[in-house]
Amino acid sequence: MQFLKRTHSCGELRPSHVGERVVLNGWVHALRTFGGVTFFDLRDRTGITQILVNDSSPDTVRQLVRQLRAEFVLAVEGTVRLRENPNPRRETGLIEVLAQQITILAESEIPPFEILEHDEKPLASEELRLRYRYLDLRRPSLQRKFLVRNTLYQLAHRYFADHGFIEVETPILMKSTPEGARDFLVPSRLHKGKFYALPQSPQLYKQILMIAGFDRYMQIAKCFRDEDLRADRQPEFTQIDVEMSFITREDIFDLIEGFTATVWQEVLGIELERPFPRLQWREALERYGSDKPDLRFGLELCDLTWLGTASQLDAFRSVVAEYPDGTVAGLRAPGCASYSRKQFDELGELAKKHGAHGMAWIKWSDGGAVNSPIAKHLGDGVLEQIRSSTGARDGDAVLIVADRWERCLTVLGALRSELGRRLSLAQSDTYRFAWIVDFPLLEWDDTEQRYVARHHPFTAPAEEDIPLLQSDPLRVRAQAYDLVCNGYEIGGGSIRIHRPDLQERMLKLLGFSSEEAHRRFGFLLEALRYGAPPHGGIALGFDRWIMILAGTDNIRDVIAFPKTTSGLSLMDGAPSEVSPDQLRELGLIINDEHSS
RNA sequence: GGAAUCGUAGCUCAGCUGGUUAGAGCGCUGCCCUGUCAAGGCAGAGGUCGCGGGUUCAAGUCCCGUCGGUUCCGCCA
Repeated sequence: MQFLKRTHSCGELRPSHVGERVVLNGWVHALRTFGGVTFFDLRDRTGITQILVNDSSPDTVRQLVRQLRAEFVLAVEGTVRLRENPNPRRETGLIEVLAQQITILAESEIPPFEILEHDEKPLASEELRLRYRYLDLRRPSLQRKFLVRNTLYQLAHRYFADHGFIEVETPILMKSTPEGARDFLVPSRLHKGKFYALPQSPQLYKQILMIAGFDRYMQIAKCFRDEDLRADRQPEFTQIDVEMSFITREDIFDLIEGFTATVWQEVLGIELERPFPRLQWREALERYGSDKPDLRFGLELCDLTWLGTASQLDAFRSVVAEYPDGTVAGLRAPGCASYSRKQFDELGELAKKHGAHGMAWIKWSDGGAVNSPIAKHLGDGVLEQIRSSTGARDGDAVLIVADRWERCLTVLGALRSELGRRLSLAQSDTYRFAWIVDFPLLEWDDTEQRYVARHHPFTAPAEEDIPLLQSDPLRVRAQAYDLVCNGYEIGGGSIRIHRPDLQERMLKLLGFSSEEAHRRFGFLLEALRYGAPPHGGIALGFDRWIMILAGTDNIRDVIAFPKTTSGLSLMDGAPSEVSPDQLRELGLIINDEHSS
């Protein structure tokens, strides 16, 4: 198709272009007609320029402009001039283009929802916007997020290349090694009854690349996990995958802090303080009730386990008496003495949702009077002690939870996050990073009746804790670390096991028989026997980085074609049924009891 | 696997303890209008109240089921 090609984009014309003859290509954004004069806005990804049609425009143009509708694609030729009434809200607001010629390159049906310049009205439902994703993606606010995404791609390639990293692609079709998340499976046509798996992460391949001597590997890798979705979780997602040889944890921290600082400087113009603070996992839980704490506000938890003996309240006494790790802890809720019974009930419901049996509360009104459903079981002295321990003042409330150690703290952590939201304690343009270190290597799985790796089975135990692998496995710390920012886990990694004997021992501890371990991870165990360098790495959650950098709490805003929370792609209809022929070729039969 | 919540015009929503012909703003269509930029004025069109079943003299409204959106718990090495 022959058409008038643009000389400029829709975002670049300024008063310095006045008098120039220009051609713009773009979409009709909005039309305003006044009989004799018509304005319309032409939009492309760089911006919006106002086009003017008046009585000095040719008759053909004045006829044609009557047919224009929203989202038509045009070529407009005209002369740049200063506006009589500038629009300070727009970068091109000082100028307009007086149309001399307009060509309709494509018409558009009336769109099912408006494409808004500043999201100035309530957006159409996300369901509708996902169905017409190509229209939603025309919104400038969404396009900006993808520009941030593009910047992060470029910075990642450049930074890691500058630091001697080699990019290697690892397979998308790999062997299924489920240990943790469910695999997405792909049936093999050439080997009926056998399946490839999509990678949950390139973990094993990048370790093998270290054994192969690549030394420093990096990949912007697509990963897949067949688990339920969340506001910040999609079944396919992207991570910056990094692995290094002959290094310690400190080398990785230094490298990643440097990368983070570069990104924050380039994208947001913010200088980050380094080094990032470090929090032991245990400390993070005890102070913030979370292994990914939002450090933009304080509101630290307070241990009140002494209430297990000092109070008459059975809920406290029994937890401490029954469990060796029974814990009572409290959280000051500043200014919440004004909360009603109903508001405390809501917080109590939240606590229950996170597995607590209940939540107690005490409030001190401005005169200092105590109000609490449990006051009569505590006595004045105990109340005063709670108040001084938690630092509650007149006008504050204190929330108290009693349970086993981790449960107690994570419930209070959820309450802390909720208070942070309700009281607007976290500033949106502030970024607080930390490394969470010294995770436990293992945890006990009650349903499977065995130890499972908290990180993954290839994570090295802390050297000094190796003797505990026999005697007290749950106390073994892992050489694992997470990078957290503003309540999100945005990276995680570890120093890996590079000795085959230790790796075999680890798998045995996790309950794998020798045969089972070799059937599943044999290729890694074998490779480890041929000279594996000490190595470790990290994976950065690319999509979550964009969320934080672009200021959204919805991961679908930063993925071009995302799935709904039930895993559907509303635009193209995936997943879909396939033809009987396709199934036959693969040797698959659908069991109708489980379909539909 | 579980919980909460939503589904009414093209869009965003209102619609009370079940009761006449289901409303508003925006958008859309037509007309008017020479400086708007969320333009303005006048007129008009537009509804299987997600779908299926039930209760009732009567259901957008109550009940059951189902599909879909969102959020959360479990899950996410």
